[in-house]
Amino acid sequence: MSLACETCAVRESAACSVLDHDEREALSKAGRTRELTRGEVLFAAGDEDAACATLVTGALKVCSYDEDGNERILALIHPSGFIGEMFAPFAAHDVVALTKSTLCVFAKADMQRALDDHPKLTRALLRRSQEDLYWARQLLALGSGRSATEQVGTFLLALAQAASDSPCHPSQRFELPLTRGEMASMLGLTIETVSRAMTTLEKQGAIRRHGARGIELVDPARLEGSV
Amino acid sequence: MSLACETCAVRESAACSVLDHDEREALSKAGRTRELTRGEVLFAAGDEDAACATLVTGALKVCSYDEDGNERILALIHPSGFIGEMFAPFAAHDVVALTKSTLCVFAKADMQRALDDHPKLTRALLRRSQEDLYWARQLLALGSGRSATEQVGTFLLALAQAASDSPCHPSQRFELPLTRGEMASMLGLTIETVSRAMTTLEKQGAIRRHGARGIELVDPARLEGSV
DNA sequence: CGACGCCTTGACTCAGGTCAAATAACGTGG
DNA sequence: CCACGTTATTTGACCTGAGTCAAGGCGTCG
Repeated sequence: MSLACETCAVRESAACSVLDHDEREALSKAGRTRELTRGEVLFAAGDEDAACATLVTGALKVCSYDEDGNERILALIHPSGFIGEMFAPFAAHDVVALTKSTLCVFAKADMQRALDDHPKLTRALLRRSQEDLYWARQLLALGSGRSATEQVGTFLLALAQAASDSPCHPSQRFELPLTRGEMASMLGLTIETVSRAMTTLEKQGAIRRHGARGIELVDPARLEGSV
Repeated sequence: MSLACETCAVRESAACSVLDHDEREALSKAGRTRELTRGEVLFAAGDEDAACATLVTGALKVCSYDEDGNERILALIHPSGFIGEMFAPFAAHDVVALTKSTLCVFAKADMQRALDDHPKLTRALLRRSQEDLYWARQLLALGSGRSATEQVGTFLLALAQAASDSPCHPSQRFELPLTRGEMASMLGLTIETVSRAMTTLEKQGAIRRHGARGIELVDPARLEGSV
């Protein structure tokens, strides 16, 4: 199936947005769309010749598992994000859908060719990769020094940011794309600790909860520096 | 000062190794070498127009600080590693020398131009960036589930790997490039905990210590799965 | 020799993990 | 729409691993 770039939700923001119309048209012939439902695995760690993909709608998680099978989430992918190591012989981590998602998938070899043909594209991916690196390091820094409640607070703020379409304002009310367990495994905490942290934040008046997933930011400033 | 690419220690492995002789010669005109001693700051977080650099000899750390001024090390840079966000308006983190180091430094604008001129170079940096991302995520995964002793053990193994010149065998005996405090801040632990973990590992017969920094791997297998 | 910085060790504390149970949200089929 | 089973979330009680505080050892450099 060919791709409908014209109606693509991330036409303006994905890596391929740096291509002009004809180039993009050519690239789209090599790709195909794919839909995933929550929990479906896009790539599994160790896959040889895993493909590459741009996320169009939905959300993905990148995760690894320790020897007891406990999941650790290493990154979230939001729309217009790119996944796939073009240079490694096999995938390093699992990539799994958090919600119903739409992707634009390319075989590794086709992507390699596209990189050769379009330096602009390579450059765009380099930029994206450096941003991913930045976020991975932010997540690393988040773990340090702070109490569990602070970590959860900061993380909620980051999710609010991501949930918002406007670039720098967090959305004031949003639905968590993650279960408690997933939040816990991003922060290296337990489900219970995350749950308690949310209760604490609500008692402090920093947030209000609406059902299990709905979050309203009441006092965002307090999220950064609490307890 | 111009660069002596001919005698460069990382001539074969750094990003610029993908350039042919003339291209490299041209690039070297834009760069200059710089020497750092332990503790010297290469870039500080927030620097506008921070440059880019390839590490030739020595070792660097990438770090951030929490509001109490505690350092958190986010990454180590080894020879032939590349540092510098070409696309961000300012540096995200501090980069500091761990040991006497030699670098090959380029102004951001010159590097941008080089990327435009040499798609090969962009590609090489993309590859490197993806590797950095992989290592950042490995460090993230290391924190999860494991006891302090396991973390230190795994980390020592990684350092042994890095200290070795051969690609896949850890060096059997090496000197730690990091103080206890720096190890602690990479793992999100305290100095005391790291020290106790090393004592435990030695008691278990996994390692032997030679002075404060010398490490001999006695039973590497035990480092991965201990206590 | 003395001072300073780094490392180790011990005693004590506490944040967060573990175990267990109650409650709330959700989906499914009748 | 409701009853029910399933899964996610919250809460409580208790325990432990790692942090904190404090002291002492070891090297190194001036």
